[in-house]
Amino acid sequence: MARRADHSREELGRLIIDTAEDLIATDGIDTFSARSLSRAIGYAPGTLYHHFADLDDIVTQVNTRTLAGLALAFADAAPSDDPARMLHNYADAFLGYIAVKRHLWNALFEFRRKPGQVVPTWYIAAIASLIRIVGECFMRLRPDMPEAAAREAGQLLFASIHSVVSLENSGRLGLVMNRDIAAVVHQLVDMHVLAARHG
Amino acid sequence: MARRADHSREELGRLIIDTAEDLIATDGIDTFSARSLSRAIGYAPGTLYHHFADLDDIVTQVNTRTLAGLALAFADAAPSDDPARMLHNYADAFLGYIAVKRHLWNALFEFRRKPGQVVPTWYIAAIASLIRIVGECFMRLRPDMPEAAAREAGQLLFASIHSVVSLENSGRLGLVMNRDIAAVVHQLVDMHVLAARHG
DNA sequence: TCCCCTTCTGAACGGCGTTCAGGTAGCGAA
DNA sequence: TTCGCTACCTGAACGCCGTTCAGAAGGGGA
Repeated sequence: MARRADHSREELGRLIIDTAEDLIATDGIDTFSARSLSRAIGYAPGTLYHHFADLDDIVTQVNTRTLAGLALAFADAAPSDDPARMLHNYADAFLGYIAVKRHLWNALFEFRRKPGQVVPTWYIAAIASLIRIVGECFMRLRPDMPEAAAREAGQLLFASIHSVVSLENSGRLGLVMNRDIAAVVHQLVDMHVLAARHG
Repeated sequence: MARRADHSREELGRLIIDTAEDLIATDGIDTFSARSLSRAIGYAPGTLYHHFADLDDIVTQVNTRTLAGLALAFADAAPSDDPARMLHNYADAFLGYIAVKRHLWNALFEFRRKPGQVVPTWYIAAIASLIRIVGECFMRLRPDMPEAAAREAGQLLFASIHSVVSLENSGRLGLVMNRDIAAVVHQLVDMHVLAARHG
């Protein structure tokens, strides 16, 4: 076979990412492969490489959507005038999002880039904008605090929560503790709020 | 070829683990494979499977040593009567250990077990004993605190630090913040101490 | 109608973890 | 010393993986 009329170039590109997202969301990143993806879209494996540089490229596109989705979840978080309360609301938004998109969230951080591969800058920017939202809560919490310190507090809380959730998602939190992940996350929020108030 | 006189059964078993540890420590877990290991010891790939169930088994043996080494590093940590100070000393011991054994430490948590594989109980026990040491600092910090709460505080600190260090080791802490890992770890210790004091 | 260019195929390459039939070296017995 | 026997080791093979690329063929413009 050769050129097909099934899909336009753009359609096929979108189909590839859509299907990749589906496969990862359903079965996780471990069983995801170029062959399984090409089988799912009904094209030969080689076709993928006419539309994307490599599998890494495809997973990165999927990850972009996952990040964008989390930004939406943050935007939809229950509003509150109390910055501490707001941090808990963001935590809930985060927990809710990864509960639904567990495998996609794992793909974001577990997928191994081949060494030397650089992370796209907009990728970092997307994460940074999430962290900025968290940092703003600390600024409201302690208006006297230098902006840089508030930003760092946001980063630290984000990193702490993300890390613990990663541990949980990969089934390894049980190696360290036997507790509900939501309780742990909210305890971390309380702790970081307390530290900001007394810092 | 067939049975060789090069090594006794025990020697060969030890040679396999020794060499595996060497390879992982030097090049990391990503390039580690049954074929690279068998090449390094000068035996055929199949030989590995006469001594260990599978690669997972071999990596688990290496991980055991890594955990035991960390326990030794903890035992060698600078002593202090001040439990908060002591937590910082443990943090330094931890940071020092993983600085030297970065790849081995990564192997501990990044190696993917095939699904359904259970973690050996002594493996969990080794981690638990490390956490107990941390928990004891919290008991000294707040003798009035229920023992369970102190234990949980130890778990939470351990999980937080471990997680952030994992992020750093996999080169992804930079996605979240641009700070020295040691500074972050000590800040986390301070924060958990503060929370324990005010909790 | 014809031809060219774009697109797609699928075999092939070198890797992976793992299995297992076959062969041989070492050892105990005669 | 010689002869099995057995424990051990080999290496080809299986079915995966990501990726490449020569070749085939459909779509669109002339």
